[in-house]
Amino acid sequence: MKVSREQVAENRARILEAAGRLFRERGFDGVSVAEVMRAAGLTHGGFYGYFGSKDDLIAHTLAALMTRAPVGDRDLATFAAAYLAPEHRANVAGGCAVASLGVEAGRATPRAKAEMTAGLRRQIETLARTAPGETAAARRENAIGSWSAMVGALVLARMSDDPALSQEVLAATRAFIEPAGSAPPA
Amino acid sequence: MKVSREQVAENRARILEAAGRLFRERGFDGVSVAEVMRAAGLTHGGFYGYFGSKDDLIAHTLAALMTRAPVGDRDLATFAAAYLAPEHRANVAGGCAVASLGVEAGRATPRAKAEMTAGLRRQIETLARTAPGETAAARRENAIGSWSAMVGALVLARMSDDPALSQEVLAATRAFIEPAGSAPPA
DNA sequence: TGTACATCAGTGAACGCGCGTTCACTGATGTAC
DNA sequence: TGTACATCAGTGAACGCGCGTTCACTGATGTAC
Repeated sequence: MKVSREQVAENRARILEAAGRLFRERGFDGVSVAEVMRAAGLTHGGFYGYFGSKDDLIAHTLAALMTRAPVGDRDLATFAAAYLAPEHRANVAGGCAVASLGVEAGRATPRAKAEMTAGLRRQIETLARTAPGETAAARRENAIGSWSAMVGALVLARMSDDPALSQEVLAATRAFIEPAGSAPPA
Repeated sequence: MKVSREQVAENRARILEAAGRLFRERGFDGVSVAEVMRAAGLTHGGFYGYFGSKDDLIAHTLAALMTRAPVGDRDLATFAAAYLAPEHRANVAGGCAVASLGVEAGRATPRAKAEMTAGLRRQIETLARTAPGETAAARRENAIGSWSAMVGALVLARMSDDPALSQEVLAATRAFIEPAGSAPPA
């Protein structure tokens, strides 16, 4: 049964949206093509009309996830507070793709790595705009260091089975980021 | 063909060693039981004489990887310099288990998460001993923030397909960690 | 110390299963007149 | 605008494959005498 052009566009968007959530939650290897299609309301056979392979879907999903403006116009401290909040830790399926898929993407196809690299570059540039620092170089350095700490803290917090320790990692990292480079009130 | 008791002990150690390297390199899902056994110089059928299941092997491997003293007696800055060195970035199979398996372990069995949590606790305590800070609480906070930044930076650096950007992430994160909490020369 | 035999670590074929992928078919869509 | 038909998105059975796991068998080890 053929389907309208609008329906095709909507189905493609639904497949990418389902893949984005499922992959972040369980990893590329933990989700089958059939599961993604089921979550999108379709059957697995139709998949190859949309994407050439599972690897192709992975690359397109990462591109979509990494393009969504991650920071917006908030400043670095505000962004860090939201990033290191318990709500983000709990929201794996809707949260940061770097923290949930970065390691696996590093082992995946060159296309997957390229999408992550492009996203990393954009993220650094965005954070550098509002990072503390006298010079552009200092702001960029603070942006990179802060971003590393945020990603690492989220990985550690999600890895821990002790809620208190998990919470401490988020809070301590948030405090660790804040004073760095912020000039003391003169 | 039966084998001597010493040979059994050595084989078990070889299995764990091979699993530690292969898992860090390709993840739990990227390595089969048969591959681990082959790397240990055995055939796959003998595996279940040593471990109850693949999940059991994963838990024992993580316990072994996380127990090896990761910091030793060096101070935090020296440790961070070694952790954020290009050699460590390149040495996935022999490098930090948190950076290569932390995310996947977070999705794995409760036992796997428990091993990672215990390792995280030890790592924080060890780093806190040599972290800068006036009070024990400040030292612990710096230890956690620094450790988050190290793990995150290694994930980002390995994820990037651009060697220059990858190098910049390591260097900037190292610089980001150093001044934090270190009192300016009065 | 030497011998006879029970033990059991290791082998490799086999299992059931879920995976990514293919394909013949179906029937609604959208175009040509 | 209405009709006839070519297109093609979606379906579901089927494929080959590699996986984790099981098991009957083998033969060196280590124990009992």
